[in-house]
Order: sequence, then structure tokens, then C-alpha cells
Amino acid sequence: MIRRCAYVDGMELLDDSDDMGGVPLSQRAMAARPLPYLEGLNPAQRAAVEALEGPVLLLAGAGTGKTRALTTRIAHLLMQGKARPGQILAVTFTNKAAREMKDRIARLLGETVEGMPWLGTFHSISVKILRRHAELIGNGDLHLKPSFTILDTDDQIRLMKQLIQAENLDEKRWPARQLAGLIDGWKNRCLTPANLPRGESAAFDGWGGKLYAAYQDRLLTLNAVDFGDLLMHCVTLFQAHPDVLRGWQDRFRYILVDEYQDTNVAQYMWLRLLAQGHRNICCVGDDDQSIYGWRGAEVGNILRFEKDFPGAQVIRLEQNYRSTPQILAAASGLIATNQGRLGKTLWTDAEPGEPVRLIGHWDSEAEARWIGEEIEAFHGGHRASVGRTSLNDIAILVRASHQMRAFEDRFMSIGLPYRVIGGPRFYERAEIRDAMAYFRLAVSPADDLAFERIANTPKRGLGEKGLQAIQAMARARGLSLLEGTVAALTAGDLSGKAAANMRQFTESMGRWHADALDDRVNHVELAERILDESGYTAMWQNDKSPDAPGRLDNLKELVKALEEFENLQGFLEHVALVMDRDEGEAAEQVSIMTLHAAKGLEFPIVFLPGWEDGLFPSQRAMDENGTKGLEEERRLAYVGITRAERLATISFAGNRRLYGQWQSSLPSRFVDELPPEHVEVLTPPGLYGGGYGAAMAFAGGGPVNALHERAAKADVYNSPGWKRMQQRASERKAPVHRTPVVIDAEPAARFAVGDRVSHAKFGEGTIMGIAEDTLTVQFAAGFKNIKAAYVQPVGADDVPF
DNA sequence: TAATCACAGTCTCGG
DNA sequence: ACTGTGATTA
Repeated sequence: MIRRCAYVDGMELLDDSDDMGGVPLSQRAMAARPLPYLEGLNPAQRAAVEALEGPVLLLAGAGTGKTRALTTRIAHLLMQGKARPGQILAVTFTNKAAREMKDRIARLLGETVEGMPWLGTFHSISVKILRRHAELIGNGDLHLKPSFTILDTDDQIRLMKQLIQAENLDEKRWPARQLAGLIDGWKNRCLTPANLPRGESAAFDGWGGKLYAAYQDRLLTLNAVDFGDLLMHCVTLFQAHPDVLRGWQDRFRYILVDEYQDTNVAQYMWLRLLAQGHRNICCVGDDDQSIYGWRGAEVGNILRFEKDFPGAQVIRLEQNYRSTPQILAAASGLIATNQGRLGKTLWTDAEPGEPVRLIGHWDSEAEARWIGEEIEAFHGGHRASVGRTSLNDIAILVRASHQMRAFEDRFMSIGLPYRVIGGPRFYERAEIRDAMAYFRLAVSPADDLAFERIANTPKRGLGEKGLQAIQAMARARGLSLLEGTVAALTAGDLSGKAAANMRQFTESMGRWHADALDDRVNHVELAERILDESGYTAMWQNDKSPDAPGRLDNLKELVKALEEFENLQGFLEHVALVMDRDEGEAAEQVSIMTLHAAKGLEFPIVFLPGWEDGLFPSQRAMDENGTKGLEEERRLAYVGITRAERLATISFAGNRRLYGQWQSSLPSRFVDELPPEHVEVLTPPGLYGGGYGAAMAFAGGGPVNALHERAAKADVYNSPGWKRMQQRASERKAPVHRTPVVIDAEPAARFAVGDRVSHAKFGEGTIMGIAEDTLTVQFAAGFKNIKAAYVQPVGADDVPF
């Protein structure tokens, strides 16, 4: 049997390219000149580029030109003829980082470098390796096939839930998510069911080891792997098959690793095994930016590098090209509190710039309001010190994703364009996952997880009873669920409506499967046909909810994305690994993202809201990991501040919603760790000239007694943190001039009785009455009183969204 | 079987 | 506040 798959073809191509050898003309031409790409590097960077042989640890502080050094190093390797593109292994953590490195290498070499097939994330490179040796992974008679699928977190959890149910365990007491976390942790440390220590195995009330083994078996029968497996399987493969390892060691003559401080045990073993032969490994990292401990990252890896690779050169990049001295000093002062650092002294010769600004607010809504006003002022050019600023140059970095909401709501209502980076990912949306399940099933009819997801989506009258009949049939005869459905139909196990619909479903699926394997059938058209014929598109077209059109748009986008691939298989592979969608960068937008997502990025102007104890540092991090957790949080704060080029603004709120309840909170302890001489304390607009009265008058909108309640509960202005802050404010010699606060008359002025509006939950409706900022709207579901902020005008041209 | 409701768990972070 | 789930009802 001939298995024709995109990735198989791709692999063969890559193999060829490795051997094609031959130095391109351009390289020879450039080599004749005196290495122009080395110009403009500072001495440390240059040393990093030129130390090609042997182990090298490059300690690169924030903004010190790390990527530049790394990419120039690769260019240098190529130019010096030390290695061909296929012989360099360059590993990053994110696809974004990999893409950026590819671009920059191409720019350095003055042409597109086809090749560098082994520049990618740990996960994507592991997949490539595993596909070639899939048969060697498994136990006894069960083993992987090269066409294995990669499960995402959702699939993982559903699978584990089934296993927990199979053991008759109480799902409440032993949630699948917890088991998933446990198993993930084991995989991060390369612990297979076989070599799991006794103590670990006893987790989950003694069921841990057993469930883990069952899970791994189940994955094998499904011919699937999860994210953790990608690394772990590679390592066990290398350990069990020295000949295979040898081959890869020989191939990768030079190894480069980005963000080394983020590697976990599995990745560490993976790298060590591959580097053992020639020891040409260059790791780049910054212990102060290690923020992935929760994912199993071991700062120890970077702290231990010199022991692991005796004779390693350590090169420090300490000149910062990104931020002003004020920002740098504030960040350095903060991180100095941490123990056990390798130690670096960042310096810069830039102009001093403005101090980091600090401001406290009444609550999270006031915080969002204030930041919105600030951004408008920057954007409008009303800040002499920084001039007019593009919205693209402004970022809001939050600790936890739920903080984003306040900003989205606020920016939406003042019409400030924004984009959320790394929000709910494209591929995680229900409609995309459904569509993908259809494609998966068409490609591999035995994909039972995909079957379960879409068998009754759209509704085919297949209920729990019907599904159980199918599962029983499949289990009894050792069939896949799709085959089991056919069998159940012949046996007459399904009832009238369900039977008719499922018969049609299986027949269609058979057709799609044949087409998916047929090279002559255009896969984009096939995808469209699948979505149409299955009734999936129609399902959303008939859906009256306000986000249905958006979902249809997403489906269109998905189909369009297919064009870039040879076939469905290749596409499915891509989506399983590549989490990020290309963001449209057309209009100017403020960026909102988590601090984690912000690593590696930089912005002229950065807002850091939510610096409150419990939120940042996160209570959970401190509870679960104590001082270690706190230090990681502090590094996160460091990462945040060092994202700013010209101006950083830190803020906190005295009250914030948690699980829908108002909670009061104290300023973050990190606030007190900032060096005061590099911080300018601003006066909160709500308190300007007068205590609670003013605060409440300006707090905007809400019923006054509710505010009283909150004020009584909060008492934040009597807290030590607040007093310290005011103390500092009064120590400053002259009051800083601020633009007067514009109190937003805000509310319902933009609406009139009779207007059509749309609400996230209730859909479209007509305004029947207006009281202050509260609208009475008649929806299909009935009359509702809704805050104006929660609805949008329908068909309005005056709203820029 | 589908729709509706009450209820519980969530909100740290991500390839 | 929001979501997914299980129980109850139409």
C-alpha cells in the first residue's frame, strides 16, 4: 500500500535539500567581501557570533540584541562554509520567534534562504523527527504510524474523562483537568509510565500511574500523540536506538537554542542527546526572564550550563539598545531583590528619558478609563514629552487574561481600536474545531475523537442512547466509530430519524474520504463541499445569535487558509502545531496581551495595570511555589517593564471584580520594590482635590449607594501601601502638571428610543426606553434593562467596528 | 431528543 | 460573570 501524505513528501524534499549541497553563487560572492554582516556589532555580540566551535552560553539581557547575535551567528556559519542550511539545528519556543529568525537570516544574506529546514520550535522539529521513526515508538505490538495525529488540550481532556469514567471514579473528586496537568508534568520530565517513580505513581489516590498507562495505550490505538509526547517520544527514541541518535547527531553539526532559560527537563535531555557528539551547542538565554516554571521550565538548566558542558565559553550581552536609563534602572532595581541570579549589569548610553510612572485607581474600571484617556492623549499628540504616538506603539500588558475585559469594554465604548494578542486562539474556537473535526474524519475515518465531536453537530437526532449503541457495536467488533455506525445501521440499532440522518452522514463521509485521498480533487473545494453538504454551514446560517455571522466569517477564513497547503493532511498538521494566526496589521491598534505573550516584544509606550497583591504577584503562584513562585512573578514584572522603550506606566486598583464579586486589594509588593528615584507618582484623577466625594462623582455611572458600599469595604486608601505612595508623592518637589481630567458624559447619548441594538447574549433588539446609561430593550427573549455599554448599535456607520 | 434550568467551578501562564 | 454540565421537563 502506498501512503501518500503531504508530510511524507515534504520529508523527502527536505532530505534532498540537505544533500544538494553546493554553495550558492551569492554566498560565494559575498564571502569574497569582508563580512559586511559583522559591521555594527558591539564587541560582545561579535564574540558571540564568532565563537563557533564548542559549547557557548550567551547570557543576553533584555533588549541587548540577542536575536541579532543569534541570526548573525547562523549567517556566519553558512558564510564560513562551516555548515549547510540543513546541518544547522536552531530551536525556538514559539512559531513567531522561528518566523522572525528566518526573516532576519534572509535579510542578512540578502536573499530568501530556502532551507534552514531545521529552524523551528521544539515541537515542530520533534514532529519531523518522529514521523520518520514512528514505527519505533510503542510497546510490544502497538506502535505509531507515520500518519499519527496530534491531539490538542481539549482532546486530551475528553480522552482522560473517558478513562476516569471507565474506572468508575468520581469525576468531581478526580477532575480530568487535574489528571491532564499531572501527566503533562510527568511528560515534561520525561517520565514514561514505565519509569514513573512509585511516589509519583501514587498520585490521584493511587490511580495516577494506572490512568497514565491507560492513557498512553489509548493514544497508541488512536495513532495519536499529545504535545508532551512529541518531546518525550523523541528522547526515548534516541535512548533506545543509538543508531538513530547517531544519525541525527551527525546531521546537526551546529545547534543553537533560543530562550534556554525556558527549557524543561525533556527539552534539556533532547538537546543534550543531540549535542553529545560534536558539542557545538550555543544556548542563548536570560535567567532574569525565566517565566515558564509552571510549564516545567528549569532555571537550573541555564545556571548549570557550565557544569554540563565543561570548557563552555560564557559571553554576556549587557548593552541595552531598547529602553531609556530610567526604565532600565527601575527594572534592574526591582529584579535585584531576587536571589540566585547569574548576575548581569545592563547599561545603555541613551538619553535619560522619563521616570516610570505609577498611579493608583479606585477600581479596575477607573483604571481602564484612565488608561484609555492617556492613550487618546498620546495618540492626539497632547504629550509634549513623547510627541504624537501611533496606536501601534502602545501596549497594555496584563498578568491574567481576565483583566483584558475591562479594557476591551472601555475601548469598545470610546471607539479606540485595539487588538488582543494571543486571546482565544483562532483554532480553539468551536466552529473551527468542528470544521477541523470534519476534515480529520474525512482524512482518517478512524479518528474517533473527531467523530464524537461532530456526529451530532449539526443535530442529527443522535442522542446519548444512539451514540452508546454505536460505541457498543464498535467495541464488540473492534471497529472505529464510523464503521460502527454503519454496522449499527444494518443491525437496526438506531431509531428512525437518527438512522436516516446517520446513514446519509456515513455515506457522505465515505465520499469525502475517497476525495481526500484523490490527488485530482481540489482540497479547498472539497473542504467547502464538506461544510456545505454536512449541513454545518447551514447550521450557523440559521443561527440567530449575534456571533453567528462572525463564525461564518471564521469558517471562510479557515477555507481560505487551506489554499496555502497542498492538501488537507498538510493543513491539519500545520494547525495542530501552529497556534497563531496571522494578525491583520492594517489599521493602527493598541495591543493588549498577557505579560507572558509579551516576552520578546517591545513597544515605545507600555501600560502595566493590575499591580495588586494577589493578582500580581499571583496568589496562586505564591501559594503553590512559595519564594520560588514569587521570584518568578518578579521576573515577570521585570519582563514587563523592560518591554518599554520610552515610557512605562504601572497602575493598580483598590477594587476589582473576582468571580463576579467586588474585592478590595492592596498595591503589589513589587510597587514598593521599585527604586523611588526612578518613579514618578501621579495623582489619581478621581481623588484630585478631594477624597471620596470626588472619587465617587467621577467613578462614573453606577448607583451611588453601591459605591458607598464598595468604599466601606475597600478601605484601600488607609492601607500602608497607599500611604507609602502618597508619602512619596508629597516628597516630590513640585506637583507634576497633568492635563485636566475630562469627565466623560458618556452614556446613552449615542442611542435614541427606537434604535436597533445588538447584545452579546440577547441578540438584536429595539430600544424602548432610556434612563441615564441604562437602556430598556425589547429583545426576542423579552424586555431587558441593559447598561448602554453592553450593547452596540445595529447597522450603525458611526461605530468603527 | 431537545430545551430549559439550576448549579458548580473558574481566573495565572501556553506549545 | 460566564461556561459547561447534569437533572428535569416538554
